[in-house]
Amino acid sequence: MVLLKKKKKKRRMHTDLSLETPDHDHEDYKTIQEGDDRGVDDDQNKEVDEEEEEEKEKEAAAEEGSEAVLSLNEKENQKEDKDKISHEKPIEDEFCMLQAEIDRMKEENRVLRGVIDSTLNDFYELQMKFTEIQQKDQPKLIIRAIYQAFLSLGGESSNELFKRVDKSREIEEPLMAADDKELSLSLSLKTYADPHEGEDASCDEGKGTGLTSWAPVEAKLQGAGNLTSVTSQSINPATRKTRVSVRARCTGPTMNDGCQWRKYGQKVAKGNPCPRAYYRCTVAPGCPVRKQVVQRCLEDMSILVTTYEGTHNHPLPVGATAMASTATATANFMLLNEANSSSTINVEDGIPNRAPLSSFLRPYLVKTNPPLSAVSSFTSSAGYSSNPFGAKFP
DNA sequence: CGGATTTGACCGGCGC
DNA sequence: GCGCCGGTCAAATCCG
Repeated sequence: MVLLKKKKKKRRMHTDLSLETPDHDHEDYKTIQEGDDRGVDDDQNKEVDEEEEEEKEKEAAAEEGSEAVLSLNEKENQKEDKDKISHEKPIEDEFCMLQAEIDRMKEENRVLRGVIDSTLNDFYELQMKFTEIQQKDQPKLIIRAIYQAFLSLGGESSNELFKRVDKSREIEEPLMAADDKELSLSLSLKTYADPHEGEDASCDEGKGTGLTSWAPVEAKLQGAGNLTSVTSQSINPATRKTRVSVRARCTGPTMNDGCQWRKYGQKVAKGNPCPRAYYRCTVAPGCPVRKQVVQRCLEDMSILVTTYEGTHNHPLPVGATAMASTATATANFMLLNEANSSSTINVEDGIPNRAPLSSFLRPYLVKTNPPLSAVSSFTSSAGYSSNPFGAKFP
């Protein structure tokens, strides 16, 4: 019995160390185990329970005789050795488990990379298919692209948009009545005016291109602090290039539209002390798109007028903002209407048929906050002809 | 060192 | 034909 008690004490000492609690005698330990520290560690509690059971067993065995006590002592010794091994083993096991986990993760990573690669391939294939479909069904998709782009900029609900489009259509109806067949742009340019665009015309279109003079409708809006202009022009159907002018408030020298541009020239235009910068699209080699940035308008030094020319021969980068998409879509829209002036645009989901581009955009042009404030479109006679629907919408 | 930017020169269109 | 002007080119320069 004395031997047993000694052993008990020893084992409890071990448990105490593992608990990192100060040494205490048997009685103290017992009170702690039964009291406050009951939930400290399940394993330790189990161990204590086992000990209690063993104690009972041992007491019962002690009654049977000293031989039994001796054999029990042997068992105890064996068990102690096992315990020592079991305390070292978890570290090794844990290490092995971690290594296995790392291996498993590596494998998983490899599989995921494969999935990403195949997904990217699928994406590019779909993008190409989308382009093909888009070329077949251009009007619908352009309207949708513009609509989506402006939704993202204006944050207006689709229902509101459709209502606004309907309203603007009502306003424009009398104007359109003159030539109902002639779709949108040539009419809209007469409808929506921007007095500043005439000045921009000296920048944007050069002399003698015959920009229409603008009604003061938008001037009021500008007076209210909103920059708006929707302009378009159609001259000489033989050779055309699309020009989309975007007027925006921007604090920097240029606005980031998501595309890569390389500056290839700068000129001081007559009548505007602010220099005009010329940029080429460098996203894809041989991309015909150029943009001119009139760095500041005289009226408002924070205004940046960017004129996009031509259409991209490559998909727009993923990072391309709605600005670039909209500009391209507008350019495509212009070209399409030039090519097919009596075409009817049927757009699903409530967007009315034959909605002029300007009327379509107008709600947003009035409403939108910077950076995008205006989109102007031109189709004018010029040197190169570009694939009108070459641009892809993201 | 390579790519981007700057800047003066050059070219073509247009008006006088 | 000349001059003006917008647009482009290309060598020089800058910059990361």
